[in-house]
Amino acid sequence: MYKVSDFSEMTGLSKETLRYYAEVKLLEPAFIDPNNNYRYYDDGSYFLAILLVKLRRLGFTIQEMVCVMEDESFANLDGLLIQKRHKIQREIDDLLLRVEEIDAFLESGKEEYK
Amino acid sequence: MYKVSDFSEMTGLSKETLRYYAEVKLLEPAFIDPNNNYRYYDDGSYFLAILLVKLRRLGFTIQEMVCVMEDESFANLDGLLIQKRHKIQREIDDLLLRVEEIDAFLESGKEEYK
DNA sequence: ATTGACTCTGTGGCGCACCCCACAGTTTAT
DNA sequence: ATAAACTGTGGGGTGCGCCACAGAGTCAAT
Repeated sequence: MYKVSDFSEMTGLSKETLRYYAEVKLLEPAFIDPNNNYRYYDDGSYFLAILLVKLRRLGFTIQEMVCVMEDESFANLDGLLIQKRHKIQREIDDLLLRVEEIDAFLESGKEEYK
Repeated sequence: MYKVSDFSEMTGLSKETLRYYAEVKLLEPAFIDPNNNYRYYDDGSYFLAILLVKLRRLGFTIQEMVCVMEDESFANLDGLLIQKRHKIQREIDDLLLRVEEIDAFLESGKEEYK
């Protein structure tokens, strides 16, 4: 059982972030001492925290990570990763379209001086 | 001279957005009646508003649009468009990297079951 | 027992790009 | 003249992903 500041150091997630993650039901402490409300994390929490850190690096939003965590067995982790991949692909397509629109705008600007 | 609701309809920018744009010095009314503080826009404002709407569609942030408006002659509009184009290109590259990382993660996941 | 380090809760704030609302004053149409 | 429609101002709220802080309680070490 680790207390917040230890766990914060182990995972690289700040104490505030851990509090926030608990609040949004993303990663709840393994145990909360009813006497003082101290929050304790365990090795299972550690495993989950590491996964969250990875997903965060991959650009997952909190909500998307919540979806991952809701599936406790992670049986569908691959599916969610692929879903995210599609989302990113769509974002890329949007951005490519914008580039085209900017190019069109630049072209139309040139026309004005003909 | 148009008052806000007319101008709002002409441009497609909501009254609140117009107020906001005035606040952030993006598009200030052509004239403000000192008696009642009513804000009036003119045809010059209209030209600018249309440009802003276009830039917004191209994904320009408020700050980027402010940069555009600061250059009153728009002599450097092309330059700013190209700059934005580069920014978007960088965003695309970031997203492509993420896709790769997700793929790598999916691959590493498969390894576990070998 | 005292000190210092830790922890809790609650709150407020950031930056973005607005939206929405109440209240009061103004203008416009009838 | 009166009512409807408009306008201004100030404030609050949204969603995201946290950070920061005050004040109070608690724990660990000496």
